[in-house]
Amino acid sequence: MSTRLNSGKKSQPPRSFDDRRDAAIQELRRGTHLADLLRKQVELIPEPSRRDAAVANVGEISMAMASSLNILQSEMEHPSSPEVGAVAMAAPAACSSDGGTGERNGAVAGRARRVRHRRGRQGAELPIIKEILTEAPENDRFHWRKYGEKTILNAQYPRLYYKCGYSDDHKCPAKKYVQQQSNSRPPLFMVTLINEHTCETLFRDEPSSSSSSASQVLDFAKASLSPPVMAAAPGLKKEEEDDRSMSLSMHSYSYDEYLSSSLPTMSPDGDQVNFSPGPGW
DNA sequence: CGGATTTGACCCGG
DNA sequence: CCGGGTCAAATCCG
Repeated sequence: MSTRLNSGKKSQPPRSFDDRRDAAIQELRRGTHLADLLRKQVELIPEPSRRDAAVANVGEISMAMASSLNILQSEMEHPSSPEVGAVAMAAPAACSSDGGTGERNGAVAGRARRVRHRRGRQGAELPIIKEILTEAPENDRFHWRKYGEKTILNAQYPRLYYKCGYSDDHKCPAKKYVQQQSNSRPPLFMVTLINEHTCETLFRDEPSSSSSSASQVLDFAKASLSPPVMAAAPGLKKEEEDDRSMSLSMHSYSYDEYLSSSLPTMSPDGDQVNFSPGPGW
């Protein structure tokens, strides 16, 4: 397969660090995509043993690319923030109630202007707690409520915004952003936790020997999201579709960290994965 | 019927 | 002006 960028525009290599990093990210994205295509091809191999081995290798490649992407991207977001453990105390000032109007459903039109400024701005401390790459973004024992979703420039999957389910009751400022990184077989998600939970909802099951109390099993079921938004790579064409004759024949991945309970459901003919934090608790 | 999700508008910093 | 983050009415789904 020809792997050319044939982007006939600029021929000179990028110079600044940022340009180079962006270029590297683009290449990694391309590689991720290609790896996925390769995976699909490889899965057509008839002999089970050969196929499985090949699929495993492709999976490794995808993982490596996702990790590299993660590193580069997180470095880009905070180039020089050594520590993220600092819990910046940001007074959640302003919970003003604004007269939102809002309309929906296409029929109605003409939304009244919302009241101006809300969002306070107290500079300094950035309250990012941590970023992790995981396959199971929903399994963290907290009750999250989704409040938004945005397509991110140059990202093929939208970013999902969640806040603590008790943020209203207890003023808990915890939030988290979840973004799928790749459509590799075990899809990887970049989870960014922001602010510490101040609510008393953390039920960590202590590492006692026998697990008597099963962890709260979250339920997932549902799949309805917009298809991945291919917005990036100039050299990439919207090439879609994956085959619909594979997958769902595997289900056991060994991920030790991040308590595991169940994997996000995968839609049969899309690489978009959806998950939902369990209700109640 | 009520809580969670959806989704486009709004806000704001760069 | 653009892009990322948030709001909230409408909708969904138990």
